[in-house]
Amino acid sequence: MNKPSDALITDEPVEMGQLEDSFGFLVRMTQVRVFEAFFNGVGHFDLKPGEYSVLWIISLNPGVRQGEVARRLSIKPAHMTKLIQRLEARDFLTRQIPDSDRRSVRLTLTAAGQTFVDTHKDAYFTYYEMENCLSAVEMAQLTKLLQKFIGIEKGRS
Amino acid sequence: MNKPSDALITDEPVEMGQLEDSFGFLVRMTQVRVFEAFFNGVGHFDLKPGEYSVLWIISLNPGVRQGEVARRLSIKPAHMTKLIQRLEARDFLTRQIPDSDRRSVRLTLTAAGQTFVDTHKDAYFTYYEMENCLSAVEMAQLTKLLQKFIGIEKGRS
DNA sequence: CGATAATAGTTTACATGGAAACATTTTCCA
DNA sequence: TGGAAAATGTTTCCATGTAAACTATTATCG
Repeated sequence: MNKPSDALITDEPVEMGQLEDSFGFLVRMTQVRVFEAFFNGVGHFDLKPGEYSVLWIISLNPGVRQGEVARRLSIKPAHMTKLIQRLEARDFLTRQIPDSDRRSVRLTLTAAGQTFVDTHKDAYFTYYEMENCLSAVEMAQLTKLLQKFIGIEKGRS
Repeated sequence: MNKPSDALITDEPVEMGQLEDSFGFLVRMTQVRVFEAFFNGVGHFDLKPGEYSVLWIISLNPGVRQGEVARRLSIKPAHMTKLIQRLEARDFLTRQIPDSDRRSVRLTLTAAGQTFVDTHKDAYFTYYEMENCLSAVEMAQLTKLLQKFIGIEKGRS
């Protein structure tokens, strides 16, 4: 039915120059690949990785402040508001305004939310274990370097 | 004027669990950091990295087809159209429809476009050389691993 | 040849995400 | 105290980017 070789082989090679050494470019391309892998894997679930990660954080930190979640995930407050509204509309979490500080919002998973987190844990944590050009050792190296780059220190060997 | 320590220190630590080992999460966080570094560096220029990379590719491949540029940069066709329209409106490039295939669009830089590429080359290629937690050797390792991940093979040792 | 399929790019209609301004509440001091 | 400043979310508006449908052109092959 399809002849991908014909479609993918480019008659006109494109010179990229030192763009191929640009860290910013490489990170963006990596992001694209990971995103594609997601849609080929758990994409049929209706929560995107960012939304799942919010549920994940709340699951580990019941009653956490909304702003704290946003800060740790580098999600902007304005975006976080909409995201939380969606998750609340799906009955995955509840918002509670504590008397101790009535500006803030504290988040807790509903039973349905916790069930979703538990049920799809493997899917959301392994979709990036796609076929790629790296060995398991190299992936571990890469993961460790990225952790260090963004300032996560993992003491383990 | 500012007391960043007060603002940044979090009274409520947030547990991330194995999210810190998730490759997808790490890539996204890295992307955010690189983006921040861009805005603290060349952000005052009015072309974003993606737009500059388009000019860069055209500079290295005069007369390249628009779709080829899009494919190599993983930019979707619909987005590419708007992007090219903006760059054309700024008089950075010209679109030409060849008689050999009047469906396609071939792109060439104007003198102003070439000047922009030349003038800001260092800025756009080094903004990610920001202060981070990695040594030069580690950055080189990371770069090489990312290249391999996305399928760029650089033969050099 | 000529109908059908494939290709290239554009348009439209929408989803995503962010900046700035805002409302509310709390903190900080003078 | 009480008024200014800061903190927390939300709202509004806008920029970015995508999918699907569409136009125009070229290729396919019966």
